[in-house]
Amino acid sequence: MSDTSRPPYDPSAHEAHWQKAWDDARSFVADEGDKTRPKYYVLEMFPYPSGRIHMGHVRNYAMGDVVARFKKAQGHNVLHPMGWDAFGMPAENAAMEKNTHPAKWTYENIDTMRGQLKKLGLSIDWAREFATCDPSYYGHEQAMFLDFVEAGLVDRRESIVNWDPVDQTVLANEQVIDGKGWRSGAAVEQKNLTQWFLRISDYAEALLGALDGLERWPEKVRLMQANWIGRSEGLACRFELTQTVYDVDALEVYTTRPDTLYGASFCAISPDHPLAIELAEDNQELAAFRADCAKRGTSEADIEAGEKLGFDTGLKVQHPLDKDWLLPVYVANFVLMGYGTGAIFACPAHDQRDLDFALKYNLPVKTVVRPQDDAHFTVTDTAYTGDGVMVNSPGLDGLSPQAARAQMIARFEADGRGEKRVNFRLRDWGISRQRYWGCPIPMILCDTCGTVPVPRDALPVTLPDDVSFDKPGNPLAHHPSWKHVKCPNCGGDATRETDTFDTFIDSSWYFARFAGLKEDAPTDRAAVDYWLPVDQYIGGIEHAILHLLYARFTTRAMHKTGHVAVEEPFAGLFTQGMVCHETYRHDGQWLSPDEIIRNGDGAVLAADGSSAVSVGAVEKMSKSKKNIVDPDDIIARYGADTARWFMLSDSPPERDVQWTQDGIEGAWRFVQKVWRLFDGHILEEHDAARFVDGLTASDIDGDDARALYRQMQLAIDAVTRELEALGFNRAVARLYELVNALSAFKARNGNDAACRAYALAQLMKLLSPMMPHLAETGWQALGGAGLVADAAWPQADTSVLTSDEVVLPVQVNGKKRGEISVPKDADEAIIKEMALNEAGVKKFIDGQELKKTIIVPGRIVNLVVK
RNA sequence: GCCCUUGUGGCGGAAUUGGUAGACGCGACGGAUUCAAAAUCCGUUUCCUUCACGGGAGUGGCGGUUCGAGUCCGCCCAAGGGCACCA
Repeated sequence: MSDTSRPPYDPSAHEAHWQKAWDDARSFVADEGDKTRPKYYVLEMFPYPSGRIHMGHVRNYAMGDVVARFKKAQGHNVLHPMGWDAFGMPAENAAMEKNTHPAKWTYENIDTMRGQLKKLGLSIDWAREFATCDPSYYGHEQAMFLDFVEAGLVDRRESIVNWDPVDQTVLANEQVIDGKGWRSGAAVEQKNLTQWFLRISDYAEALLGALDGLERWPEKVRLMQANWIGRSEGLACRFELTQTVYDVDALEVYTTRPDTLYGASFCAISPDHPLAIELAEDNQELAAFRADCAKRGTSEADIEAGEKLGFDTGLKVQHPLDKDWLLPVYVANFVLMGYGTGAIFACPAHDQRDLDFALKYNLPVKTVVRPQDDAHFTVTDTAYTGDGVMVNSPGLDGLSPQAARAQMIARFEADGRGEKRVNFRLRDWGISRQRYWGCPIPMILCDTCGTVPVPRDALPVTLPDDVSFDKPGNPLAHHPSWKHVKCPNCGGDATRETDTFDTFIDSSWYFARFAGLKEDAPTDRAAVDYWLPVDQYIGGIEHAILHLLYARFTTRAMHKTGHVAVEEPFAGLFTQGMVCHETYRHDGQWLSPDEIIRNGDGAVLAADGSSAVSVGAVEKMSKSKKNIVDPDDIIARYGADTARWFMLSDSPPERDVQWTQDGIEGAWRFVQKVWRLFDGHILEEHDAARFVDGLTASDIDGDDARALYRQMQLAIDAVTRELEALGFNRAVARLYELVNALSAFKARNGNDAACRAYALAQLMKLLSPMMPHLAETGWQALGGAGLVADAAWPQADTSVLTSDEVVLPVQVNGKKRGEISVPKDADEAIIKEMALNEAGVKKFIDGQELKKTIIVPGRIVNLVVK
């Protein structure tokens, strides 16, 4: 039926048209007043306005859009908003490098990216758009912060940061390269700064416990969060110093292994432990050691993987179980001040870090746990951390380590020398950033009154526009006038807090703001209680811990301060993989995909054809490696539907997908094939058979039509289930099969044509979430009324899903030797009889004794012979 | 260092969760159509063996459980991700 002389489908002629039609019909406007349908809130992690959208965005938003359109078709009242995570360092970097104002740079980027997103044809309610750098957003954030202060959720205290002495700025761990600042190259210092903290650790137990209830979250993310929170149970006890120094008479130690106390070899304190700091005042060598530790980076990876270094303080502590047993006290670089008490006792035999350290400094190694089945076990160069039996431990020998732990804790508690303690790895959330392009912290520092909140009626505290980035340090701090204010309390001279919020705060409540943009309050309670929690949240796995944990905490804080009803913001979470591409190198330079060509035999050459290019690994698309494909170029050439379809096909959504030219061409051919299907149909059918929506099995005549009808029902059933499970790639495969069947179908009579018309109409509905523009074009061409975007999702006719005959594979000793076709509800005796008589099977059982027959109804027959 | 994930044809991947391994797509090869090309359509395509019918092997490796293992268990190997101021 296809007429190849017809012109191909031209997306540019249709896509803008349908985008306007959806706008005009207000198809995607969410209405919290609509109580007739169940609500469904779909949210993709909002983008940082870095300049242009990239393929990762296309993939992320295509997935979310499929969910939104699918749920709408299924009769839900859908909220699908979009906004901008607009504060952050890249805007300040741009300001420094390109001499442009962060606000100007940011809002221009937003305009560009909004235009790009709109071209994708996403079903977004754009009326709810905002940027986190809008004062109308961050002003509410400031108000909520003051609520958090009143609710006791905020602290101000000192903490250590990476400090670049040249740029006068705090550095992220990733900005510290080999101990030097990434921009200035200056040696990074550890510096104590007074900072604001949100007391997330108060919620450690709650955040951990509630993970169990997040059933529609990936197991992996829940596990990562649980490890991050890091709950442990152990013993807190004192190791008395033999002499009092700087008014300190004992070390407070936390250990999860009190069972190994008899294997103690030494004690160690963190370089940042108060005692280490005091001792260093009078000890140049120790001061130098501390300075050296400070240079080695603060990240856990640096500390754990780096060399274990120590400094013997010369101090001694008494073993808590034996006053005569003295242990040396070291300052050690692998002891973290932020975890436990910043002081440990070390048992080298049963902790690898302690063992590395003991071997290096010639400290004793005493085995106190041995494996169950090795009575003569002794630790030499590998710590034994497994289960087993206690040895060399008076009163504990023969016990399991677990029982020994319990007994030791009980012993310490009984005579008041220690206590059981639950400890968390999770630290409080430091939210101060010494930067300009963030939300100002609404606090005033007064010499007389201390820290004083900005009065509510003076909110929002807005950023000054006239700032310069030519001096190192925070522009807010050296602005001539911005920070000078009168203290709201005493009226005296005071200064504003010049730090701004961590941008993770901005993204910790935006989903609540989308529910309703109330002018005079952070949230619209009626709207937010209707829409929250988010039913399906979609974003990158890179946010598995921080963003999601902060958002969970902030939601609890908002719950406590009356801004939301829920405690968990995201009922369903999906983490999608990255978009990758081959990399190309030539003469030591990276080449972009359009700077290379492939010749006939697959060799890769520079675009001028001159010389060979080496093809590197497939990696995440990134500017630095130039392995980028610009979504605008792809949309201009192939249209949004093709780009969306390719991003949804091939790879499972949670895994990385590789962008290839062949892949996008394949998607393009499929778009054309679908177009030819309905174009060919309408050329053939000018009468009533052109558009048929409702059809039942009893309306069908003829085997071909019956087969097509059944295939259609199977496709509806399968695609529905796959979309429900976010199995986009599998839904795509089923749609390929359906389209192949449809294009092979020949209509011989009116009944056939009606069946095809029906199948095509259903196909447009099934395609609509994934390639919405072509689906509208097809729907209209067939003669469907209204927009397919507003049409109801088809229901599969389950009466034809199963067939009366089933094909059963027959195995002999677990190997397939033949198949039999039997009635669906055939008797087992008949199945056995048929299986034994199947020609291929017979060969393998002849002359042998049948030991066992396994029949799994509808699945398989296995004959066991000997 | 610690924690986590993933290994299936030439490639991306599928497999109703213990029941026919390789759906679907890409690529390749052969054919049709065409003056020719593009586009389109039809067929073949895990490997080894056989003229063929057929047979054998096969889901990173080695073991195990089971009538039956890509799927469950143990050990090992490889690649990737996260580790608190990038968003």
